[in-house]
Amino acid sequence: MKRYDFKNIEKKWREKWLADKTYEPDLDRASRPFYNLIMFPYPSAEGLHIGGVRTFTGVDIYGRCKRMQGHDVFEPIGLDGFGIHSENYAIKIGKHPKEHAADSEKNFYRQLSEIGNGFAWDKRLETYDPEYYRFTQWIFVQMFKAGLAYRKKASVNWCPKCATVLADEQVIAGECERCQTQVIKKDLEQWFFKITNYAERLLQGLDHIDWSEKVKIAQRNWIGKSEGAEIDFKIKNSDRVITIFTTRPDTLFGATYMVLSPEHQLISELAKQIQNKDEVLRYIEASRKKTQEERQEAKEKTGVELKGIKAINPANGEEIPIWVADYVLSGYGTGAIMAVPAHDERDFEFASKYELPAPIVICPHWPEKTCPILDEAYTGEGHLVASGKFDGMPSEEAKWKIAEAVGGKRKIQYRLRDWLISRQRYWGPPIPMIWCNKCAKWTPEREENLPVLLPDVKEFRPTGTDKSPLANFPEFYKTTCPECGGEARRETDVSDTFLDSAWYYLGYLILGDQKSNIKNQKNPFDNERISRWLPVHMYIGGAEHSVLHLLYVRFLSMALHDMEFVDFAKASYGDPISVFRAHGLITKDGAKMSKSRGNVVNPDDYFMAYGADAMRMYLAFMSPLTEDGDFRDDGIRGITRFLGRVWNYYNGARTSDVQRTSDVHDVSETVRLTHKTVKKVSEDIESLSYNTAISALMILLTQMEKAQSSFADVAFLLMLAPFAPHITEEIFELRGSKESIHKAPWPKYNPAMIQDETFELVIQINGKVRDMVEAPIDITEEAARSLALAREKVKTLLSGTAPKKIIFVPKRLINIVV
RNA sequence: GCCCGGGUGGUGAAAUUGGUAGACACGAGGGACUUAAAAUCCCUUGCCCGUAAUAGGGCAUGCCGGUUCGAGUCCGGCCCCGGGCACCA
Repeated sequence: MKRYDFKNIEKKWREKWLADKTYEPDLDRASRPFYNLIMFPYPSAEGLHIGGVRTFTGVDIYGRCKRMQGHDVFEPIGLDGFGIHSENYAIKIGKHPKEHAADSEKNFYRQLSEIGNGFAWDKRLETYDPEYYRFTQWIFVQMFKAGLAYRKKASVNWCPKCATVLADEQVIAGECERCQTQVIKKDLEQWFFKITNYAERLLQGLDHIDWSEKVKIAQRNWIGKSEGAEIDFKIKNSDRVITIFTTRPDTLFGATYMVLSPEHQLISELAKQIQNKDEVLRYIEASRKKTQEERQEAKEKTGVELKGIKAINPANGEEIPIWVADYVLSGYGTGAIMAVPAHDERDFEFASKYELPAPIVICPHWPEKTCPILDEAYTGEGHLVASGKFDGMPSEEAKWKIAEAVGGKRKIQYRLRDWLISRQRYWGPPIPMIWCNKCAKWTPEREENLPVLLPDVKEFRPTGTDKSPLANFPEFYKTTCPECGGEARRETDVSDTFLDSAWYYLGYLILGDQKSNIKNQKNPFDNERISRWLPVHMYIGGAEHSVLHLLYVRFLSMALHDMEFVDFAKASYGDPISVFRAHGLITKDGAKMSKSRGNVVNPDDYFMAYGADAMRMYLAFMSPLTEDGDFRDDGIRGITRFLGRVWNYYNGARTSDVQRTSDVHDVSETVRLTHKTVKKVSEDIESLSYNTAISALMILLTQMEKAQSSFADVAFLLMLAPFAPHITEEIFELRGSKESIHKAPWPKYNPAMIQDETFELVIQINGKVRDMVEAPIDITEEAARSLALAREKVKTLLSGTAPKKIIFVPKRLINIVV
């Protein structure tokens, strides 16, 4: 018996699938479309990460099963190779990003083909392809026209190492998402996308999509909705007011001072009246220089009182001081707060330090007891005290009553901020906007002129200034105004890489399509096709993108929807992805993979040594796809042994039945087990529990080796096909099939066949297992009782004691309580 | 600090959602085949007591309590590990 030659056989089938276009559905005619989407990788020269391989093959197992179940599965692949991550990598290895893209593209597509996925290769795309970013730019233009792209000067996140601004979502614990450098704040004029317009839709939509709960929670927290009121505080001897946002208007009587954020414009407006102006300006300057980390490290709050001006508490008419302090953020609410030390932890800390009064206005046990002396803020609910006519009112009720009484407006506030789109980098799509001095405004490049090509330049490295490297190339930025024809200047920043990936699932459907031509029509999206395939049926990817890609992709889809370019998702409020599952992460021998540990798994070595089928199965067998897994070289052996047994079984060398002649199993038992296995494997694949599906297949194979059954032979092979597509295809062909196994119908089970006739009745005494006996599946309680009590062992143990109680659980156990 | 996950043999992990804890594998030990090795196959394998015995018994799912005839699963308190958010008023 020749051993299974995976190298040649796997290669043979991959070539045949490609030639036969086995995995290329007809996008315009598919009758049961199933969009099986994988987060496309960004290519580094290191190649695919083993975690990526696990995800890709895991998604493919699901897709192959769906295909066999009769769906037209569309499983496209591409490369997210534009953007700062790829550019940084290119710089690191001393290559031009374009050159690096070409190299890594080749390497990635090789690896991606070797894993044996049923990719729709004809539809592959790369975000740095001008044909692709033509649309990225076109989308920017539409966003601008719809008022969703705008420029503003703001205090923004700046990464000194990457020399570019970053979106809030790309700042992780005060550090740059890409290079872990401390991010600082800079005041710059930048392009933003108005994602805040969609805060409520993004929040509501979460209730209508089937996504991993942890991603939904992360998005809810990020959007950060809170309900409260905006209340004006008058400034004494001034016609100006300070507007604050609070979620606790019920504590208004306890507001003993106010705080403005250092960036608050009122400070300069009131400058004349501030007696300690120099001190205030010094404080503002100092806090601006702090990095995020310094702001956090300096746990102790600081601030300076604006001497010479006072605000009036609208509830009780008292004059209260105004402070400036950097614990109040300019980007949230109105950038100003009323401070209620007794009922807010931060205000309490600040007030304690600067000896400001902290009167209690919410009492937790009114009226039974007096209010406690506080050694920390009380932030819970209670009844009002020291609040004039509101005394005794429950705080929840007083919220809106007090807000109303002082003319406050109900207000819903979101933590979410607008998406900063500009990047001062080279390797990205130039933002297609033109500034004309004469017209004194920004105008988008004409759509028929898109793409604005990224010029091929040698000096692509970040400049370290506020400008992109493209600002050094007059031949790039010098242009004419699309409106007046006069001299004008192009925007030299490029757009955020997350804009590239926010629409790629649409790209797979429209790119290279005759009808999708932005030169000739208003709407390049072929809605017939798009509506056929969207929303995406299954999307699997990393939870690390919860508030990055996964938020942006929803936002952009909603925006395109509202602009009436796409109409696929009326039912889902514009949400583009019906089902999302977050996969787990892979460790090696119990530790996180890292170069310094030297435990990085290079997929190429393993695919070479064991073949794609074995690797796919091992990665699937490790743990459920949605959970973390631990990669161990030892573990692969079990799978290669299993595949060897499969090969031998179908080639007439039933490995172990000779030795197991003592076991006499009849065919019907094998058939029954097969029906059960079909049910289990089908369900397990649906829930991405591939590990238990494979375990069931192993058990079935062992049974098949003991007793033959042609029914089991076929069903087993079909069920194994999604996991091990090559070997099953080869066996299928050897058995005389002309069609691909991957288009064969998924086996069905007969519910009548999975019903057992008997079961092991567990006999417990006081909850402890004491005996077991085979019993008919439908045994009555009466019968089970007498059966159990008649057992010798039970009699001995009871030794005449009468049972107090007997609990019978059908198909499971009987528990005798004494 | 807050919000999510998670903690089960030497290892990766199962457990029909309150009903036989450890399926399926890996590793280890023993055996068969072989001149030998590899490969393959068979047996054993949670811990402890105990037996001539694969008789019997006890303890075990991070820790401490509770509910229940019965708890890995539910409740309360605590300890670790991983991830996310972090002065959001």
